[in-house]
Amino acid sequence: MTTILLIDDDTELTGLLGEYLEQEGFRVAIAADGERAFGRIVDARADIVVLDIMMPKVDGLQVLRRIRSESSVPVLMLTARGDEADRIAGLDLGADDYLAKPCSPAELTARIRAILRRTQPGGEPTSEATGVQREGPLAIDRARRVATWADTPVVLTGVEFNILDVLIAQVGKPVSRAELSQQGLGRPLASYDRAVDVHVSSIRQKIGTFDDGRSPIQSLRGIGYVLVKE
Amino acid sequence: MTTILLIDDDTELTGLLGEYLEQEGFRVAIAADGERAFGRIVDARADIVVLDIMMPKVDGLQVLRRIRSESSVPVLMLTARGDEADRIAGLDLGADDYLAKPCSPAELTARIRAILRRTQPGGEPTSEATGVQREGPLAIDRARRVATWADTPVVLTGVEFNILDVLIAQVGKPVSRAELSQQGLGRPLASYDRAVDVHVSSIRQKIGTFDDGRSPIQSLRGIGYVLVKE
DNA sequence: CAGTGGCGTTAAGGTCGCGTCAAAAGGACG
DNA sequence: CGTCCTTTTGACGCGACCTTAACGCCACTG
Repeated sequence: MTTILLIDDDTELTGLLGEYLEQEGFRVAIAADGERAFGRIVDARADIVVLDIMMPKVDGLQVLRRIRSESSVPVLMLTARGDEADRIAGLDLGADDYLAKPCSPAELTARIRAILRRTQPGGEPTSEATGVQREGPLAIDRARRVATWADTPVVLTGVEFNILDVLIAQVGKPVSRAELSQQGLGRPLASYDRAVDVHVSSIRQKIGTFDDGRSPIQSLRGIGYVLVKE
Repeated sequence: MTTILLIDDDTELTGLLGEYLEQEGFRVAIAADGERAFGRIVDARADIVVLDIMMPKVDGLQVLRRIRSESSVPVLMLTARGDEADRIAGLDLGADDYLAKPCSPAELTARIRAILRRTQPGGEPTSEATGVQREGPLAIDRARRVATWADTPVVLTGVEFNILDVLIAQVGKPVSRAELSQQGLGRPLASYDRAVDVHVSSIRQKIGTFDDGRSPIQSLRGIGYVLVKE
């Protein structure tokens, strides 16, 4: 049985999340502060840690640093809206993925499963799995926040990189505007909100196109966007 | 096989670190206090020593002094964050590098490998290799706390040197203001705190620029700063 | 085939991160 | 107590970035 350790001082949230995760078939342990967390990792034999970076009293990054200095357990960070500095700092410290708060429980479980798929079978060093991802001519380096097209660097803004990151993390799968807005801009999608479209547009212009002139980012009417391989 | 000697009285930490380092392909020996350390250096034939300066019962600097009086084995110190006095004292006593605690195992191994690269091939006396790092026209000497640009000396203040040191230790990787403040100024970053910016600004003015006029220290909006190679 | 609504794209406006200068606040030393 | 050096704080301005608005196109619908 897979065990998840939730570290967050919002006990209401962890309670509900924990319930949901248990319904999904996980075993759940909870730590309400950083201090208690370290013991729990060991004695709960956690297979994965979900860590809230924004805690009022303790610095989540410090907790992460200490976890990493003592264990190689996979870590999924919950970060505040668009807090880029925290994200890269976290990934740099060896976190495996991040998710912008607030997020749906369904999405959280999806990410958890994705990390477990990556980390459990191969036993590959976790930092390897997160750092760079290449899909055809397109590649991103999450630690450096740099994208390249056919090995030439592409200069993206913060939001643009976030959106491309979400798309590339789910190659071939359609991603809704709502999720792109939440993960990329850090806020839920409002009605008549065209911000995502505009950002996708500028990403398209900055990265290249395939030989036939098509963009790797395709739009699905009424659905969202997909990153296609070729 | 390369052997690492860990000197630290936190046995839990050394145990986990040791495990990690063994996975990384090193042979690991552990000494829980200063006394036991000296014997171990000899009989474990340590190729490098990782020494915690901040030990509750013994003075790490004393241990370092005694190590240096008997051996020229490379030493990597673990120091408290921002503890400039200890760093300088340690480097003066002949330590090869330092790392602020707490640190990730990944970073520790990276530093260890860096030191081994410097010290092993040439067989040069360690004092020669001590704490100097060169990146393009820029070089720093951690023992003397001096920086040079194109081999001409650059006069930096204490904080300025710390910041440049942190940046140069992670060339090509973005470093957040929060980390620069913590490592360079010894305090967490407060809101509306512009100190880091000002220091970076004066570092930029003191060191030179590349041929195209760009500074080796580039800022990433919303992220932090990077030291680029060219 | 006209209508509607989703989407691409450009341009304009406002916000805010950051560079930099200047003055204030510490601190070491005589 | 005064001087010099380092560090921090305040302030100003620029420019990058995000958003909003507007226009036009195209797919789907009745």
